[in-house]
Amino acid sequence: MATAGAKRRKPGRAPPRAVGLTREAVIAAALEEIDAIGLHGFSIRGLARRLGVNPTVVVWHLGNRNLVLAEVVKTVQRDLVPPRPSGQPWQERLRQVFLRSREAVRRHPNVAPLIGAEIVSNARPDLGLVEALLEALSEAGFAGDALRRAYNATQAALVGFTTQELAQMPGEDLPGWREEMRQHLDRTDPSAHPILAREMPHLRNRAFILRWQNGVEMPMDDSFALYVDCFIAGLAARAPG
Amino acid sequence: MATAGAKRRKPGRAPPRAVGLTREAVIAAALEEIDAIGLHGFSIRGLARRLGVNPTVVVWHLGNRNLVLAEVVKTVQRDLVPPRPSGQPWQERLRQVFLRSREAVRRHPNVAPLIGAEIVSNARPDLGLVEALLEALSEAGFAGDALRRAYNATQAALVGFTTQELAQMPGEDLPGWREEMRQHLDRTDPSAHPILAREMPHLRNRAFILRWQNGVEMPMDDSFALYVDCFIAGLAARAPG
DNA sequence: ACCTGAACACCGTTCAAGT
DNA sequence: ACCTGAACACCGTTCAAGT
Repeated sequence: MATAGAKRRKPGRAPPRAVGLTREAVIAAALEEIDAIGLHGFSIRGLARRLGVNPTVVVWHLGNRNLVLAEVVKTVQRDLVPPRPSGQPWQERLRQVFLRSREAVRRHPNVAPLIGAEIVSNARPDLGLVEALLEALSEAGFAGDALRRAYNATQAALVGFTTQELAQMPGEDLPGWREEMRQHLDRTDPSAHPILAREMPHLRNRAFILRWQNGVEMPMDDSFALYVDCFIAGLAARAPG
Repeated sequence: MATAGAKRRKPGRAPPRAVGLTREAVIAAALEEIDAIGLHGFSIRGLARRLGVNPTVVVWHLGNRNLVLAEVVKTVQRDLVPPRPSGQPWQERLRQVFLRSREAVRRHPNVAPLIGAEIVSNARPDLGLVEALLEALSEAGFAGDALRRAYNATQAALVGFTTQELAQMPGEDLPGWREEMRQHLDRTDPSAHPILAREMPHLRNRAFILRWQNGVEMPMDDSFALYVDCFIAGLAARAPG
């Protein structure tokens, strides 16, 4: 009972269409998918549906799921490469890197956990940012082991705030979770937590641990500015130069 | 063909044993499982195997996978509650909180990503740490919106370093990934990245982005110390008090 | 209250086969 | 080189049924 006009072949086997998919196109689609539905729901099969191909095609082009994510991270981080030195003092150059990094991640907030909490399977990290940090810190007078410490502290600070600001929301029953969180905060016991109870009007949904929206809906710009200022000022006070 | 001595019942249905499992026992086992195999491999079914029960039992006790993880995070964070004020200046008290937080997370490094990059579905966060931070920062002279900014900056700094230090390694082909990373670093182009190339002996596997082991195997104590000092000094310089 | 077991709708990945 | 499709060994969660 073959369909009229159909060539003879094993039943149910469609002819491969020349989709013309490239590695780059798969990566771009993966980033779109993650932007749209988040990291929790991301799957190779879902990505394949978006692309209109068989799931195995994604594996063929990228290898496996982790490697897809690694390429997505690389794409997001490409935006982050700092400008060449501009005659400004190192503190100001460093501050620019902090601001630009946050902006780059904010463009793809769902990727934030991969950048902040995973050594993603990326064997060829972009070293441009590393060099830029080392340059600024060298100018500040750090060298040798002190340069290593300063670099590590800076790198941690660079990623830390934004990772938390854009922390992933619970995947399910978001409205219920939010309502529970709101009620829990409103029931703060002033005898157990006097300062918190007093300051709650300033803090409700605008402070870590005390919020029910993340930085996508409630950005924390002014806190980030203080964070950057504190860190760079502390670094400057410890710089040999 | 029922086994001799077996009571008559539907074939293959074993009698429920009185396992006597409690919610707390399930949570404790979940933490053990994550300590042992990491977050990537953690599953309700695997946890059930460890407990010797049907997977549905875990769901019955905890609700779902996310709620299991939320309870695990709560357990780890319980270790983190700071000591009561001790007459020391606020800078020193804050420093103690930083050190204690890192130690608490280091005891369960595989949980780090949940703490640093997810607003875990926890409707009843422990507010003891929040109050301790607010107390120290109030003593420093911060109030109102300035207190909020200082609290957010501190909270971000508190979690940022350790989350990255303990970032999850790639789940598969670890040896291959490590070898590739080593080779990539050794091939650093001195004309493109002169400072990095020169400083590589100090940085290899001891600096973010340039390492193939995480903080479990290669702790970054001295960098963390600088990070904490910088942040608190910067904060002190901006404190109204 | 606490447990088993079957079932459902998903996964990632491998393998053989097509063009 | 690039694609389809079947198959395998997993998932989380729901539902009915036992004691």
